[in-house]
Amino acid sequence: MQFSISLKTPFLNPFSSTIIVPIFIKKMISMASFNSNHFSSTITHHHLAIENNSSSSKSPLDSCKSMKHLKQLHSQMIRNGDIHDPIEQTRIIRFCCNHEVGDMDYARILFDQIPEPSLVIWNTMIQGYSQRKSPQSAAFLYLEMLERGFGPDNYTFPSLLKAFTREIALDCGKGFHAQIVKFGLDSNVFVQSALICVYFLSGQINIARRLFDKSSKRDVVSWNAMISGYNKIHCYEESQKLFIEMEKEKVQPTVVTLVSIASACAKLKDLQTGTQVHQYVKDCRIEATLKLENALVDMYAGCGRMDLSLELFENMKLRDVITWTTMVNGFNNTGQVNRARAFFNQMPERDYVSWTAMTNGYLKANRFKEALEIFREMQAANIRPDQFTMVSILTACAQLGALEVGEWIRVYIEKNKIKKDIFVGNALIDMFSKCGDVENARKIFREMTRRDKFTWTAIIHGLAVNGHGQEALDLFCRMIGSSITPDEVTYIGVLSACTHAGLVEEGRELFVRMISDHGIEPNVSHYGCMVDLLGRAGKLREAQEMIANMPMKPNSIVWGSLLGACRVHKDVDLAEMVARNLLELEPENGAVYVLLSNLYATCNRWDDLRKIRKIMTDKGIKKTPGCSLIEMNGVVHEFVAGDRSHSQSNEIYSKLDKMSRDLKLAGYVPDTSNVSLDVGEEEKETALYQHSEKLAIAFGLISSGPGITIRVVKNLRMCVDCHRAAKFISRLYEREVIVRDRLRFHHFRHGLCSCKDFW
DNA sequence: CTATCGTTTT
Repeated sequence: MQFSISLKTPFLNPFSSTIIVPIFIKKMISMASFNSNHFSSTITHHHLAIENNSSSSKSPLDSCKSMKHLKQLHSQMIRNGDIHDPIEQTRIIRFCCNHEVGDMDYARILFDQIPEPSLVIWNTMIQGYSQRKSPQSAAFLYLEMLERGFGPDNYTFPSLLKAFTREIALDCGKGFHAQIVKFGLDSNVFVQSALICVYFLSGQINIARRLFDKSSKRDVVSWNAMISGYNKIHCYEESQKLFIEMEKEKVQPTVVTLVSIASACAKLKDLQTGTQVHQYVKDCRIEATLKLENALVDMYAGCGRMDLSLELFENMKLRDVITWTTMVNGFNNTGQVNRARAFFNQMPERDYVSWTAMTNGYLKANRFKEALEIFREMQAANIRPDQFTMVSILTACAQLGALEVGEWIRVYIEKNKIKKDIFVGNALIDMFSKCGDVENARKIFREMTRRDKFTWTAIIHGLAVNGHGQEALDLFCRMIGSSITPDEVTYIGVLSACTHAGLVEEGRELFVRMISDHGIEPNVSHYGCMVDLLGRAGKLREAQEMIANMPMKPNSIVWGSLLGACRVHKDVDLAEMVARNLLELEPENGAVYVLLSNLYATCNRWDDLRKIRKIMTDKGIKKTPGCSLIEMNGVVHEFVAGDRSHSQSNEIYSKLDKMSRDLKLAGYVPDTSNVSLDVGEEEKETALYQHSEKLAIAFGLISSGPGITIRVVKNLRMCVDCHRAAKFISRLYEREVIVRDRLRFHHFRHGLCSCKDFW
């Protein structure tokens, strides 16, 4: 045999490249043939008989709990000669292959000492490798088995196929299928179900479906494999359809069916079917296992019925970490983070899924600092995170602009060999973009081997808001060129690239092509982008027309865009009209009053300004307090205007004083137009220089060495005066200052801003 | 052989 040499080589790091090895296997599978004469069905029966006998007699191995103990028993067997007994051989290998603490390397040593292993032993070895997620080892052993003249049986393939990864399934699925047909094992339902799973894994749903449809003896396991397959690819409606069909064909569901269906109900928020499943259990038509109860708890939680979920939870006799995590998730998804945390704290044990779930709860509640805190606690508890955890933490970093922590996480992923899947890559791009680190966002993007819609959308949007509109559009062209279909979110990034770069004509064209080329009906956000695009470019009339011709009711974001444009282009009359519309929609929206009063101030319409201030006081309308974040040495510091709560407050304020003097000497004149009227000129200045972003920048200046970039995240839009001051700071102190505001980035360098004072 | 919890873009 041509591949005997490699087969003898101790093989196979399961973590080795999943690309090279499967191709190797693929070739071998296509070359492999079963051409031995010394295999016969009598051997199979003989060995099956041995297996049956062995299960009925007692063995000291039955109570064996560790490899150490096993080795003792093994040496005993060698001493008294039992080691030559095929029954004992099978038992000892089975321990190594099937037991939790079993050691496959030891199994392999024993196996290599058996001159004529039985088919049962071959199957056991294959199963052992499969259970330990070493599909390559399992496949190679299968090939070795063929080579040595053994044919597979109904037990061989189910365990072999079970270990497949997506890549292997894609590369070798058909090859193994061919083998199965060749050995005449394709009519076995066990083998068929395993094949169905392989095709689902490799995304070849149609083949799986055909296999299922034309199969003559479908049993409930094939149905279950189909249903769980559709669940895995998130086609829950299809799962439900199959369930209904299954009932029609009078196939009795098993507990596995119900678990899958309950899970589908959770995702579909199908309380009706979910309740039926629960009723089926209550009627004792099926035994309620822990997994089934967990699925039902999740089903109620998914349907938003935490009351019912909790009731079931409390009545459960046994709960595991999944039960608890499901409850934590349930509370998180119904906006009850604190309650989720209380459950989380009560958990008897927490695994990395539980920690990630809690992190996501804080993310959902916009409590990003607490999300980061969870990761620190997780580290302290010595729980190893996985790629899901990394994505959550990176999301928190992105929201907080915490570049240091984000970068630390990137290194952590490398060092700890955490799987860098497409989600992680996308989250890294987003994190770097949202921290204003375009260079690193580009780098991650370049280095990704697979890119999906989210990857492209993330980089396009990241470049757009950081002031690289043209580059974003170039990438959009490349995206189309590589046959990735953009969605409505991608187009938001694309249109905002046009807006931030002032590319009006390109924007108009893309808006049309969105519909004609990709069949995406623009939603209210796209109209918002267009209004923004036209408005910022000073085409206020066209922006108005755009709103008038919208097929849906404009929302506050659309009106807000136009109002913002009125401010930039000082069109008070239009602004008043817009503000009226806006306040009709959201009478309590403080931002509208602020925008309008700023506009009145800019245009010296003091009477109107007083009026609107009075309305605000009378109605008790508060504006959202401005808040700025800055990360220093991995800690996120938060400032609001006039904040004195920071431990280094004194230093910060003396730095501000010095900054104010330096800046004035350099020619900076404060822009007090946006400050309340009722205070004197000097107080106005004080109010200005206590703005949260100035506090954050001052803190950044005193806390970092020369030349270090200062990065600030602000929850609102940057005010005109802070923008002016930041330009001076960047020149005077030779510091790059990057401020992310609500809508875009301002990269201040050498006295200029990337937004070209247009925002 | 088939099954339950956590991940990304406006």
